[in-house]
Amino acid sequence: MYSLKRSQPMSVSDAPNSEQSAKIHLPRMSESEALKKIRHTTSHVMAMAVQKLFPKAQVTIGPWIENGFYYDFDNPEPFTEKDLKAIKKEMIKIINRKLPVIREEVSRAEAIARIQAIGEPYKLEILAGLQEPITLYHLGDQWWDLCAGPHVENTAELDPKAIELESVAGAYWRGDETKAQLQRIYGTAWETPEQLAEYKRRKEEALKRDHRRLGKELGLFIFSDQVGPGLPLWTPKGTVLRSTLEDFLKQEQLKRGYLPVVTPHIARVDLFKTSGHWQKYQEDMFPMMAEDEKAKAQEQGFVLKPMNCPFHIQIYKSELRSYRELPMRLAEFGTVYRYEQSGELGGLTRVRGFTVDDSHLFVTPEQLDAEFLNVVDLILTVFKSLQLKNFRARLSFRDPSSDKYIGSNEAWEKAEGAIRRAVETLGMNYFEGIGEAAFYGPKLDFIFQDALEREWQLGTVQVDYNLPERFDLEYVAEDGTRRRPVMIHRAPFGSLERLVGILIEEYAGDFPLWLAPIQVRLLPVGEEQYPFVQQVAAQLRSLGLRVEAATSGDRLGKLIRDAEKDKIPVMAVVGAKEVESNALSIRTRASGELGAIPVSEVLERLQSASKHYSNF
RNA sequence: GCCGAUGUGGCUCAGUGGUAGAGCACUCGAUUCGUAAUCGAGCGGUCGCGGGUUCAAAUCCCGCCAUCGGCUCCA
Repeated sequence: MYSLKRSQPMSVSDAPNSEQSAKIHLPRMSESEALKKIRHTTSHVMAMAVQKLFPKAQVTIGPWIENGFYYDFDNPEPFTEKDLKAIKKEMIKIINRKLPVIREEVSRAEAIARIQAIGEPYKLEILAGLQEPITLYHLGDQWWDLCAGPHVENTAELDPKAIELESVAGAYWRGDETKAQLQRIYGTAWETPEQLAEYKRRKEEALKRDHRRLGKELGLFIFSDQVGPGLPLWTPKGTVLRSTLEDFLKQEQLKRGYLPVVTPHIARVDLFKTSGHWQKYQEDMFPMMAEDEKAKAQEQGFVLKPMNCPFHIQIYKSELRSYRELPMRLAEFGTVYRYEQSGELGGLTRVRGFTVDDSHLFVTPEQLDAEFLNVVDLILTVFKSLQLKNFRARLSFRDPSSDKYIGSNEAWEKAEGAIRRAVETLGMNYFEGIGEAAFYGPKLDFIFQDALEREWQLGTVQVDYNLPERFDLEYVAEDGTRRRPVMIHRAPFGSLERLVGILIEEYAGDFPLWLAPIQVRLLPVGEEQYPFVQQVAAQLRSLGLRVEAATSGDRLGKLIRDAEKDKIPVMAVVGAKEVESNALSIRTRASGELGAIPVSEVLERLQSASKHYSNF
């Protein structure tokens, strides 16, 4: 902020409000045609520079993205960070040559001939997927690529000071891990150097919100190499946060007729053979534990559960069920284990052991639509209480060309139809994700972004006709016949771990009072106030509030600084005056100093804020 | 799993072939203090792990592990 203001001399048109003048509008791709042109052309300039410095490099694709652009190359050697510097230098040279960007329309045959002349096989593949007219974009007479455009008219329109090459990464050709691995260079480009500076500033801000960093700073969870990758350990503070979330949802579920259950973490392989996990989900599961070689050979071992559904199904199946019992909503905070590939793990958003706020609803076909809507209502209520607003709803359907699913077409169509009806009844905005379904059924997923704008699925509702079939589930209908229930799998949080990760970033560590691991810290001015502070702390604690007394002997300034850094929502300063008047001088993180307030009033306000998910 | 980068006290980081450092945290002592850091002393590291090169390795080489940015895959 500071450096930005300094680099931006005040002008007459600047708002007098300093905060206003420090803010620079960063255009989004959707609103700026100019950015698209800049990024397209910049990526071409980069590709030209790369091919100049690395003559063996082949060009593949290079689109603009939300914050910049990338280009994928096939090069015998991976690029290093040092290479990026050289490439940037070469790009500046190209830009300074003021090359005109020329659009040319060619026939398919002509395009093939030109590509063959320069020996770029990837371009031939790209060309095969293009519709006529085929357009080429030239940088002067130096370099060209297949491209739909648009572009700026001359490289001189690019500002080298508004361009940055950011990172290199491996990427598969056509996004297919069985195909060649290419070298991707990510870059960013803006209209002005000020926009680039603002982009960098926001990236740094985002880094400060990163839940991995805040989780460490606030002491919420840890990872231990000795325990293993992707297996978080929850500290006392983090556990308070987690259980507060659990309690909140349990309350909500109790109101809605959910029935709590508890099931084990492991089960026989056979259970997962019946469910289909062993056939369709095995590579996501930890290897089977077998008692001996014979058991191993016969696949008679136990496995850690990757999902809770087969267990809940067993409880449903344990008795003959009547239609009068349905919908039956079995709920459990069930911890599951999935063998995620090592490179995919990260913080709390992608782990190998996590707790799903899981429930399986067994319903009659007639009840399905209404019950589905009830679930969506619960999920939206939960998000609202957590103040989570920025999410997208995705209809996650199967990819009909894939064989990774179980069940009949008919079952799938019925399930997908039910989900579609629900979102249309609710008038929700949504998009479709083909190939995003679970192996047993389609889903309605709620997708959130983390601080670094990566997308994560949290809440989910799934309609399932397949597992009831595979486990031969039944209920006795009104007419005495045996019928098959439909299952709804649902998890509003998705997983406690991922939810906490997203919440930390959403709040930047500043949890609302009801979620804060420590809600109040009492700050005595001197040692004379220790007895009073201890007594008030005990009083608050007895009311279920989470409170700490800062009796380290440090001076008030230091205590306040520490409390601010720990992001404690309510600080209560106690000196001689407060002891005398039985009051607390309240300072909140949100609003600063509020002055002296009688202890009894503070108690009331804390309890009320806690109960109503609001601030002090 | 794949490509690249990184790994030094609890935390943040300096140290690039020759005796392991700083700040914060922690412990002790002094200070008794009113809204974002009181002063001083002390404790603390087989430099991720294993192997190699060298008279000598945190530093160079090889392998492994973990983390980070991507890719692929997902709650």
